[in-house]
Formats: sequence, C-alpha cells, structure tokens
Amino acid sequence: MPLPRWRRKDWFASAASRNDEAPVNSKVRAGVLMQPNQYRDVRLEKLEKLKALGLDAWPRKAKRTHGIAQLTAAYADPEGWPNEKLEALGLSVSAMGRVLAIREMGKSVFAHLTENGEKVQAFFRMNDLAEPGWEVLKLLDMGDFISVTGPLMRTKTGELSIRVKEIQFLSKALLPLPEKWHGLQDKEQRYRQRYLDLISNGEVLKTFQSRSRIVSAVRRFMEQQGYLEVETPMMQPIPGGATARPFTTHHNALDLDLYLRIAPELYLKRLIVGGFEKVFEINRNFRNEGLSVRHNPEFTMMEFYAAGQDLRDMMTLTEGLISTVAREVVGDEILPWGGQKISYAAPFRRLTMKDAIAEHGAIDRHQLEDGASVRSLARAIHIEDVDKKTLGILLGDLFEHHVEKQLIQPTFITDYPIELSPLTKTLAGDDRFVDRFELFIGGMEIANAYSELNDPIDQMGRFQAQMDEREAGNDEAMLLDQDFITSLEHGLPPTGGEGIGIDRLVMLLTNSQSIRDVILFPLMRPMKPLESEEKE
RNA sequence: GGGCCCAUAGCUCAGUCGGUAGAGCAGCGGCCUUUUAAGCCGUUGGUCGCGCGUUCGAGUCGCGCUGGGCCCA
Repeated sequence: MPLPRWRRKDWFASAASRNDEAPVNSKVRAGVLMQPNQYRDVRLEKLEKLKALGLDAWPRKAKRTHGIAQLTAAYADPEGWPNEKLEALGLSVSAMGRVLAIREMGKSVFAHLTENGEKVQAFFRMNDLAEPGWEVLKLLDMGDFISVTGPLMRTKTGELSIRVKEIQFLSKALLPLPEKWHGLQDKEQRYRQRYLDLISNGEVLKTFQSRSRIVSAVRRFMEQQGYLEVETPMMQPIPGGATARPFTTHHNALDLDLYLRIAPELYLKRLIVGGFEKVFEINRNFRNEGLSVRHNPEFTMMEFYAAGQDLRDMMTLTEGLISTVAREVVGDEILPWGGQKISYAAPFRRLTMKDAIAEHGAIDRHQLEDGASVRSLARAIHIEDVDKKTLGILLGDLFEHHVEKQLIQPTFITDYPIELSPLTKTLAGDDRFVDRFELFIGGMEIANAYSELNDPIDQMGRFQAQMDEREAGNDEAMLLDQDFITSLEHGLPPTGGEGIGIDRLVMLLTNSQSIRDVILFPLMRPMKPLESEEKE
C-alpha cells in the first residue's frame, strides 16, 4: 500500500517547489528560513558568549514568584506603596517577561518587561548584580525573554521597579522586533506574522483578549438561560442550513466526498426532534466565497434552538444577550463605532422589511405592494435580470441597496419574503412572507432568526423549489437533505432558532472596522517558497 | 470578476523635473550608576517586490506579473 501523500519523503519538497517560477515577495520573508541576517548574526555571537559563561539560553523553567500583573496590581500605587515602604517590605520577587525596551545609562540599565500585556520596569546596577550579572546583561537584546530577581523599589520618577540582583535568560531572540514607537504597520505582515503584531501593537492584544471574554460571556449567558452546548458535524455529506457554496474534502477510508459545513442548522434541529429543549453551538462555518472587510471564508457562528419558542422569544433573548455582553465585557451599553455611537440598550428597534425600504429609500409604501412598481424600482438601481426574479427576491435586492448600510443602531428587520427563507414558517395570514428577523447593527447583518419550519410536507416543497433554482443554475441553492425531512416527519415541536455572527459581534464591541482585525489568522494567500530551498 | 491605491535598510517612512539611494528607530563601537521614544559622538546595513521595455541614464516613465489594501459587483 502506498504511503499517504504527507508521509512520503518528497512531499514537502514537492509542495515547496510548486509555483517555482513565481517571484518571491521579499518583504515578508525576512528571517523565515534562516537567511543570512545582520541581526541574527550578532545575536548568535551573543548566544555563544552566554554558553561560554555556562548559561543556558533556553532553560526548561522560568524562575518566577509573581506575575507582572500581580506585582503592578499589588504595588504600583505610589500612595499606598512609597519607596520607603517598599524597601522596608524587603520582598524579593522573581518575574518573567519579554524585554520591550532597554535604556542604558552607563553603569546602570533600565528595561521594561512585559507579560500578558502588563509591564514592569527592571533596574540593573553594576554594583547590585551578582556575578556574572554585568557580563550577562551586556548580552541582553530587545525581544529576549528573561527572568529577573530582586527587591521591589520605586525610582526617582515614582515608577515601580525591580532592583535586579540576578538575571536568568529564558529565551534568546535571534530576530529583532519591529520599531518600538510605530509598531508593525504593514497589514500583510501583521496578518501573516500575527505574533509580531501582538507583541508590538498593544491594542491588538487587547482586542483579542476582548474577543475571548466576549465569547466566554456569550457562553455564560446562554448557559444561564438553560441552553446546553453541543457539537455537530463540521464535515457533512450534504451541506445544508444556508445558501452558500461549500468547501469540499474527502475521507479516504470510506472513499467519501464530504463538505465543510456552511451551517449547523439541520443537525441542531434534529437534536430538538430528539428531545433536547435548548441547545447552542459556537463553532466555525466555512463558505467558499470572496474576502472582504466583513467576510472571511471561515468564521465563527453561534446557532441556538429552543423548543416551544418563536421569533418574539428570540428577539428578547438577543437583546438581553448583546446588551449584557456589552456591559460585562466593555462596561457600557453605549459604544463607539467609527465616528458614531451605538446604543446596545434593550429593546432594539423593530421594522418590517417593507417599512425599512420605504423609510430609508424614500419610497412610497404602496409602491412595494405592486409588482410593476417594484420592478421599476429595481430597474432604477440597476438590479440585473429583473424580469426573471420574483417579487420577494426583488424586495430583498431593494432592501440590500437602500437599507442595510443605514442600519447603524440595533434594528430587527422582520417579515422576510418566503423566497429568501426556505427553512422558516410563514406569517399567519400571508404565506408570501415568513416569520424571520435579521438583526442589523453598524450596517452589518449580525443575527438571523426564524420561527422554524416544522411541517415536513411544507419543508419538502421548499427543498423542491431550491432544487429547481439549482437546476436553473444557482449553485448556492440548498440541496435536499432527505434524512432531515425524515426527522421532521417524526415531529419537531414549534421551535425558535437563531444564528449570531460572533466575529461581527466582536468587531462591534471592539470598534474594529475589519473582520481581519478580530480573526487571529485570517485567510491569506500562502507565501511563495524561497529559491534557496529549491536549489538544494 | 471590475476600478483605484500601495510595495525603498530589520521596522516606520522621505526620495523634487529621469542624473551614482536618505532619515528616525533598531544594530555595532564609545561616554554616561534613577532612565521613560533617555541623551551625546561615531558607524555598519539596500536584488528600491519580480520581469520586460523606453532612455546615454530608471526607485522615478510604460507594459506585464506577484503580494497586499480600499471601493464596487
């Protein structure tokens, strides 16, 4: 049996030599493959000197009695801890961190150590350092991880500092950090080498720490509401639950083509059929589409379903969730968004799709009831194939054009055309529209909720309509999932369901204008391999 | 997919009308035992993203390509 591709010796080499005619972008490859480099050479020499002093540049464990945050929280206040009191305390601490600034002053040196976004000053004096401390200090570079040990003190300017008696190298950095004042600005390099972005741009670390807290607060809120977190397949034989093009993959042992999920929806509903009352899932979806400031091909979505509930319940929960998370994580319900302010205080505004088009498009409401006038409104904004499209789809087009970007304050849009919503119950009394809302904030779609369609016969008809669309060439139309229909035939109770885009929520709460600023490693075209490697 | 913009030292950026490539930070050497982007003196470092063209001469002008950004679809 042949070895799998990745086990074969030549695989890395052949993978690396693809596109070998293409030129290399030299800007982003500095240091990547141990190319000669002025900075590394100097630091390698220092490394040799460390070894000559009998020191390990990469020991197994750091000497550490306190985290830097712990020290600053306890002792940074100059009122409570004036220098005399600190000296009298006589506490010797060991702290570790990355060296982000070094200020040499002859026979004394100041450095800032950072750990987890917090920093503390280390004060080295020739006379204070135990042998061979001064020799070791001369080998220190910015970017190195070190541990320092000594008593706490306060400098003349009042800054809490460690009067260092002992230095321990923890990790010698061979490459230099970006410029200390401006940080790393080049967007490409910030995304490709996110670690450098995190080290040198303090706000970036804060944003991603906020992201973690937001996800955690969302999870806590859902659990408090009685929802159970579940995990459903990310690899699906029939990608369903949304209209989008999927990524394909393959399982070898079963010789089975699979799709990365575009949504967990159909599996979560099966769980409600199976007897779960309230479930949620926070996980990645994958959609094979272009990139923009609001789209990354893999993105994080929370979907949740509650038996016995409808759209109104979902609205209440959503308002509560978002305003609570804003308060808990950011500490306020009114937050900046670009040059504007957004109020996350519940309740959010509610508006039907038609009313929204009328209001924001300055269009007479009656024109939206009549097919001919809707078509002419659509032509006026250069919608393609107007004559082939149904009224509902054209309403969606009008909404997108006139309204979406205008919805800065949180707004629930309701009463969606049935054509846009194959998995949703119709409105009582008007089967051209469905019981669905989308929540818009900051001009972005943040959430999408339904009173879930639980009539298997109706659902089969909707799938049929989607398959017809597929026949007609729309490769984003949904595929028939027979097993899902079967589950509905066993009985899905009335169910409220919703998806919330976590990345976009994080964008709003951290005032980040691009989704790439809230995804640690956004999708990038890979760098081309180096020529030197190919010439082996 | 279409349009516009960007790519110069490790990083942040200048570079005029086409005439042998510059600064700050970082690095290296020196001075400085309480500094805060420390300061002062000296100094190393360049495939100007890649290729082709125009020209006596291209970082600069033209075309193509690569990567990235923004806007639109």
